[in-house]
Amino acid sequence: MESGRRRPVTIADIAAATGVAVSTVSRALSRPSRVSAATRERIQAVARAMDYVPHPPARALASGRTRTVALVVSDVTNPFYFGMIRGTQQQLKAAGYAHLLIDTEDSADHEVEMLHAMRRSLDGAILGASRLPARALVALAGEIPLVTVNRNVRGVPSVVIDTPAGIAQAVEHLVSLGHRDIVYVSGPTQSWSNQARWQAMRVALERHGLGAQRVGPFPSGRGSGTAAADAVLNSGATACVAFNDLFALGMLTRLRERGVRVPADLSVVGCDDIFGADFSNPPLTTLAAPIEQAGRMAVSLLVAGLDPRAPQPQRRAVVLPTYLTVRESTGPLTS
Amino acid sequence: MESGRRRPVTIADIAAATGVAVSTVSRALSRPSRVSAATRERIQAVARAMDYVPHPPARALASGRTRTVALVVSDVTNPFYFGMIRGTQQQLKAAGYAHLLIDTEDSADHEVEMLHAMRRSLDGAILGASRLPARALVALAGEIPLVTVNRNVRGVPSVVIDTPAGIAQAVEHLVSLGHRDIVYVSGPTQSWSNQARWQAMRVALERHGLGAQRVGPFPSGRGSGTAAADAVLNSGATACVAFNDLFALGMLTRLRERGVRVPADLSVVGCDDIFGADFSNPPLTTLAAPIEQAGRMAVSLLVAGLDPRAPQPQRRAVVLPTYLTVRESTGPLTS
DNA sequence: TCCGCGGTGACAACCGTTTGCCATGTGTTG
DNA sequence: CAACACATGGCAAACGGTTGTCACCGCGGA
Repeated sequence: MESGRRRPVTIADIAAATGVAVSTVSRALSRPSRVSAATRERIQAVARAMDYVPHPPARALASGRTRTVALVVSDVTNPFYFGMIRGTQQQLKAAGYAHLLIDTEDSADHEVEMLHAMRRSLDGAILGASRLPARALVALAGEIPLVTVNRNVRGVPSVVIDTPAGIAQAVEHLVSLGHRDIVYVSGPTQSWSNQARWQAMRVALERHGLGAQRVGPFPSGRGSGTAAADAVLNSGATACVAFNDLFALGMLTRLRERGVRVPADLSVVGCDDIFGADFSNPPLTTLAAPIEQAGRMAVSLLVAGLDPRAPQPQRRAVVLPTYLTVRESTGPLTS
Repeated sequence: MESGRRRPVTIADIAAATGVAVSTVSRALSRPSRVSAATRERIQAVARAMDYVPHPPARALASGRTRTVALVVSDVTNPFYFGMIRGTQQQLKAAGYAHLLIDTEDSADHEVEMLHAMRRSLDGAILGASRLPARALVALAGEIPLVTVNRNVRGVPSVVIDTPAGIAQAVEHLVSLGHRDIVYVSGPTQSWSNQARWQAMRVALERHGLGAQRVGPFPSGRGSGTAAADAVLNSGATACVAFNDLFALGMLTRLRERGVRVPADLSVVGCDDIFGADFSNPPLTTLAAPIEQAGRMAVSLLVAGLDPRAPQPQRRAVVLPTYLTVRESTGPLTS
């Protein structure tokens, strides 16, 4: 209790107590090989006894490294990011980095501004689904080490989840169930994933001699499901692939309200396999994405690039596969 | 492009360019009232022109304040925290603080260790559902400003969601549907909320002359739902209140597997109203908790206490109400 | 005219670490 | 045994700001 407001112990205190120079203490603590085993032990013992805790800002000021990495997301609320938060958190902790969370509220301007302002206090950042135009992204990468997730721009290391490949499987699945009118429910236009998925959808349908239709774009968020469901219904399609599970889940709710049976009247496929996709009503057929793994990979890529004394030429773009997970929101047409 | 690796501009550069002392620049930027309007404008203009970005670590070293607050959760994966992450994120951003995320992996030891280690780089921390014993919590609060959520310990400011009051409503609801055998599905023993909820359950049932039963404890996580469902079934109860929605959702899945109809054979009530509770099958009756608001309040409490020139004696313990949200997982017994 | 005063800005001392450079001591080699 | 390489530890200069203290300025009042 009486330890209330005592001045925290510094390496100078340890130096005094041990009878060595502060520089030696510093080295004993942060570059142990640079000091003899005996002194090192002694210093570390004293440090422990005095309950020494390093002062990160001072360390950062002197060394230029903050041991902090930011995860930048467009909306913390989106369950898609939950997996990424978890994955990055795990890996960063393991690598001894602190995990800063930045929410850009879906604004590209926020994204650059915040990152620009914080760049001095970060060793790097992971951009989850960046909304930035390519050139801005490259420019930013010049200011601070970056790894993007689900966004591929030349010159910026990235981890992308290969949902497009999965889309082909989904289309295959729907076609084999007898569907011919399949529509894509489009997400925000600036979203790179959205573009990629729509593109994949087009070529997949084409391969079956089918035309590609789409409805939207809709703003991200489950709320969009209502409008999306209505639009799909109006389109006359018998099946749809939604930009993401949030849309799909929202649609399910709306369809139930309107008395539309899923999958008897309409099949729905989502993307990402977020939390909830497995216990919705009906459980959602979706493209399972290894989001958590993507987060971990992104961190690995980033910290690998951060260490100056490391073999640089790593692979700079990782692609993770997706698998179609068939549940109960897809089925043959029965009308 | 060619701005690649140029030395970042410092206040010294600005001072040189403006012809004033660095101290004046510092003041013009961080304590604008301390300098005349004319010089201030001039300095700020130059700073803008030179694209000056303050260096947070240096600032922190000199001032002792880091403008960073940590949110400490026991498991980032738990959807309960999503709301808190969002709430704290919003409010912290608004207050100009950075948001650090710490996952303790359900370990009280991790909790103290990490916080102890990081205390020098934090201005304060928000403890989401701390697992710490009361004395450890108080000790920690002596090291670093703390606000707890869903954990009330004398001397530590807190925000608690009054789920216990809601529990009474839930019991009322179940009793009025004709249930007499109501069981509580217990969460982790160290969880303060769990204790509080079970306690509330006991008094509520007693008021109706009913005995309180419980099953568990179960480790947190949706997976526990399986064992929990089986245990409840074996208990012979016709209704249950689960420690949280994650349990309840897990139970729903298991009950469906076993062919138990909800609510016809068993009524289920959850707590917290997390993401997914509204679209599960059936949608979950639950105690809606204003989690996001709790996060915001916690931040407000914390930053209010951080400002040295502020009216200190704020209210130090906030209680937020819950409301029973009746959906389709509860109903009269029909057998 | 002189004094005191509020407002403004400069000086310089930190804040706690890291790190380049150098002096010393020890062991190895020819 | 000389010469040299290397391991070890010390000195002191950064790193980029903040802030207490003080000197100076021009002003109004006595």
